Amino acid sequence: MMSHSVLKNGRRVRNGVGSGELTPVELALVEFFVSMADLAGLPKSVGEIYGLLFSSPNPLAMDEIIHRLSLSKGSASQGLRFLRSSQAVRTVYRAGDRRDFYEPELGLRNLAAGLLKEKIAPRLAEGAQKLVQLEEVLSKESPSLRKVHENRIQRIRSWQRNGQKIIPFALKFLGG
Amino acid sequence: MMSHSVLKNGRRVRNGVGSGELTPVELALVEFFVSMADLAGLPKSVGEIYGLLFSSPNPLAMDEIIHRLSLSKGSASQGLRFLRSSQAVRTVYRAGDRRDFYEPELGLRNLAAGLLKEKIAPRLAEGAQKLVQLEEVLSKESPSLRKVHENRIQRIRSWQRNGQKIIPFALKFLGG
DNA sequence: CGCAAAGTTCAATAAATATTGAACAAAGTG
DNA sequence: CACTTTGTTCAATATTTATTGAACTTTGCG
Repeated sequence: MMSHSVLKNGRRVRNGVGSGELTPVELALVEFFVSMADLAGLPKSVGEIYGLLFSSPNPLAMDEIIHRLSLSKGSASQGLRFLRSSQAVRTVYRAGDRRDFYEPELGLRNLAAGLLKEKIAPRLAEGAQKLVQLEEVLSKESPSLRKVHENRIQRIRSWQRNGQKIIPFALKFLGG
Repeated sequence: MMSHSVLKNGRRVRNGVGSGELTPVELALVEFFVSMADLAGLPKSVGEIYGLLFSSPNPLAMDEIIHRLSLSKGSASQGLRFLRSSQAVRTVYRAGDRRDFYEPELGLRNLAAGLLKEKIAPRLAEGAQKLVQLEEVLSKESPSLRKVHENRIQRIRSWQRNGQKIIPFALKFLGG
């Protein structure tokens, strides 16, 4: 199953799904998504994988991703798992091939909703939990201090409410 | 200039602006903001500092923050610099005291806008830059591949536009 | 079944990031 | 001005986080 190689511009290049080097366009797209991944606090490898899939006209299998990006099996497996679970990537089946093929989700809405669920929601829940613990110890404070703290905690609650309100609206905005 | 100390519940505690240990409420608030800082990809120390200021009824000076949180001067200075520059914290002047005192910004709007400007905007600019580089190399591709890529880059552009549209709306939502 | 290809897991390691603290600069104060 | 307090900077170090790769599981095929 080895794709035959061809000389082009004095450089060795494989036809079809290529060899361990990225074309300039692929490289630029990978870099773009790496910097976005970084912004979102995701590992570089996740950005690389998504970027490669995004630049590919056809779905890619894990071993192809590993080869083109020089990633380890472990990183590729974990990165793809994350991308799948946050709906940034879809698997595609190919007749007569046991491997899973991957293609990127192009709708910003699904992508954003996936990240929200996968990365953000759990942390917010954790934060809310901390606030509950807080209420419990509040009663042991002096009345004047307690008043200040109740006020400020009220403030946090209001932040949470506003945040909640924005989410569905933002998702609708990103629709289509 | 040393605050006199007092024995209370068998534990040594200072009056006024206290000693190196956090009360349960302070601790819970600090933890809350640490987990939020973590969510936003900010250093723990930044969350700690904001959390302490948030729990304090009166503005605190840097040396007090250092003492209560057992932070180094360096971390405190850098953390406060960041919080100041993203408008999460304000300095307050106190007659007859050369130190700067800090108090937290309680309006979510300023806070969010500050983070946006400080952390997010620069990265987005970097991403946009990468896209420009991309356009330059696009012309060297085969027509069919170029068509695919132009399409997908168009997609990114649309993401960017939708993202832009949301920002002012979200800020208005967080108002007041 | 037995084998091979595909994919996962996780302890060890590498890479990235935050924190420290000592040296420095700035700004009052007497 | 000499001295002290306040705050900054940044190279060294500690901590956290991502990546690797070898051992393992799963799946499909003859």
